[in-house]
Amino acid sequence: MRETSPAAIKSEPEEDNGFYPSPQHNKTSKREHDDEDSEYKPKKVKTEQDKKAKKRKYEYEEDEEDIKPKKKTKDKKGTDGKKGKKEEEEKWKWWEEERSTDGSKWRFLEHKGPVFAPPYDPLPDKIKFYYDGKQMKLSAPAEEVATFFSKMLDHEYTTKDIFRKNFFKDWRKEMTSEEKSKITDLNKCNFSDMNEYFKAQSEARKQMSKEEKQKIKEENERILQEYGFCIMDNHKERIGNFRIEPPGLFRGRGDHPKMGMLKRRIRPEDIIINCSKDSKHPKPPQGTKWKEVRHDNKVTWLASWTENIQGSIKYIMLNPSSRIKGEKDWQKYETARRLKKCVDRIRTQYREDWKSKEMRIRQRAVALYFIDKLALRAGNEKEEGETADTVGCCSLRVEHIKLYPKIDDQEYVVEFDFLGKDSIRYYNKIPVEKRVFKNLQLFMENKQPEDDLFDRLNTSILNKHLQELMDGLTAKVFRTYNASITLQQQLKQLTCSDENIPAKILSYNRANRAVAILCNHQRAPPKTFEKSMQNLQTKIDEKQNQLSAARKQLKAAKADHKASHDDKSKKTVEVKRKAVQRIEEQLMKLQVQATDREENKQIALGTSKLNYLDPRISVAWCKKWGIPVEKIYNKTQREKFAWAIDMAEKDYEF
DNA sequence: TATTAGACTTGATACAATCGAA
DNA sequence: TTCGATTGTATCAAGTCTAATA
Repeated sequence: MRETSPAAIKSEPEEDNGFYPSPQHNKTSKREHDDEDSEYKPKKVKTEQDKKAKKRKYEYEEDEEDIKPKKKTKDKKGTDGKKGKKEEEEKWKWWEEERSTDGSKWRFLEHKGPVFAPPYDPLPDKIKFYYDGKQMKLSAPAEEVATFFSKMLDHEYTTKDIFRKNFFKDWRKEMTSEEKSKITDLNKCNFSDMNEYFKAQSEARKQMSKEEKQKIKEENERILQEYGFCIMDNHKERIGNFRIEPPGLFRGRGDHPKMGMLKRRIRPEDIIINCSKDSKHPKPPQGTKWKEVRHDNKVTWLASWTENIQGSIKYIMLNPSSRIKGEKDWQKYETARRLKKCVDRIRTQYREDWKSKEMRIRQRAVALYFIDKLALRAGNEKEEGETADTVGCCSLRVEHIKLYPKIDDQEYVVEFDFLGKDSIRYYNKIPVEKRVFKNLQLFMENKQPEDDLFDRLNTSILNKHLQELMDGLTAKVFRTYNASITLQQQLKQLTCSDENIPAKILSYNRANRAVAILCNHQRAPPKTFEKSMQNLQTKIDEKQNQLSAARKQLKAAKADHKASHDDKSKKTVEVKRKAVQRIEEQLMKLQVQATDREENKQIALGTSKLNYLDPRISVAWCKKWGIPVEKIYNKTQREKFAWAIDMAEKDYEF
């Protein structure tokens, strides 16, 4: 788990350096391309790309190849590269087909059900548990839960009061009455023998021979082949999470009141299976039954169960490369593109609404301004005491913002400081328009710090309003829209045509980073960060020394040539000059790398790349500059974005 | 209309696999 | 070939939003 660092991530006002989508910056969007046709219609696709696609419409016929898993591509150094490539080419292009119009998600669904966690394997007798200094043999159920705790001994979790309290309470439920009467104080429990045993086990796993490792790998592959795929409407599709979550201790993030509780083992009796009636139903393990087998094609999941910590439902669903996920993803970006067309209107409107006579409308308008300008999340209400205390826009409280009429040469500054999703801190100090500022003062009047800032607003009211402004518009569309438009703008701004590929990729990363900062996607600085920076610096220093040495040599060679004027010395000068040039380039590359890494210290690029950036923007950029798409997307990402890679041309505009 | 269950996306992180320098 | 660093993948928690229910 990560601690929310006190270090301000977004403390500098100059972070508002132009790429924040403020209303002013986007005044131009109206006159940009008019692509009425490229709009995504939920029922029928009609993008330009698609029209093209339609022309070469691919008539799909069921064929063995198609329901074969993409197995060969999994093999690392292609035992059969050619075949892998061939299969790649033959991959089903679902985006060239019509979508269903009746709200059903599939017509046929067949799968083998989930893979269960292995049963508990009791500890060898020589591994002891001690209570109050005395050795004690635990019953199997109590021992299993004890192992969960013992495995986490090195983790900060086990030092936290709530974690320990919750764990102990749930552990006691698993004990026999005899154990229960004996074990009454967690502080008297000694799990260290168990802890060392598990450490040794994991060490041994690392030390396994190649053959043993290979064997495990093959077994995993076999399970993947058997359970990792389903057949949905004639196509073999990869399942995302076909393994049931094993039992363990709940690791809530932030100050979670339920951390340490026992996540119980899921049995077949807990599982609801979803598949089509006319499919081969998955068989429950010997001697067990499913909770239910249903045939609901209005949903996408293959299996579900209710988890015991929050009582929420968990699902087994398909991989992001699947048709069902891809269509939805595509649709998401098309909705964001529709927002692009009317965002000016919406902005004008909410600015008008800041002046409304009605408090609820003013609150709605200010909240929407934050969602738009700062890419805040909607902020649903949460049940108190059930989860960590985190907020989003609509659930902001008075204590989360501070108002400064004037600070550091800026007027009307709002300082945000709150914990958002996953208890990640959002800190930002930003000047706003006078009207927003005055409204905020008004909203805060006569309120306690723990009162809601927007007391007349919630996500449902906000989204209802947004729905009226544009079909399909919700708060999160703004995040998608602003992320994607920022990427597009930044790429335009940062890419220099005369730069080489690494420099262009740095530009791409910087554009990506601008989005990650906007969306506040943080990461804990890698444990090895300082060290790896140091290593890099050492390399840079060395390179610099090399460079000055090379320059000296060049100078000497020049002097030599000046004196002798012969061919040999001329050649030497050339050689030395080239050497200097090469070293300069290497140095620059290292420096670029250092910059990139430093800038990325606490920024995570992955989330925005995967969830917020219209992949067609990136693909178009690659095509425009002749950059292999592999430099931007790894294999998994290419599978997820296959639709975009196939359809986006270099002139694609978000 | 308000509440809650349900379905699905988004998110950080732990761990495994791979890479590249020594 | 080994080992530490880097990258990729799996995991599962925590959001958003919709639809069902009271």
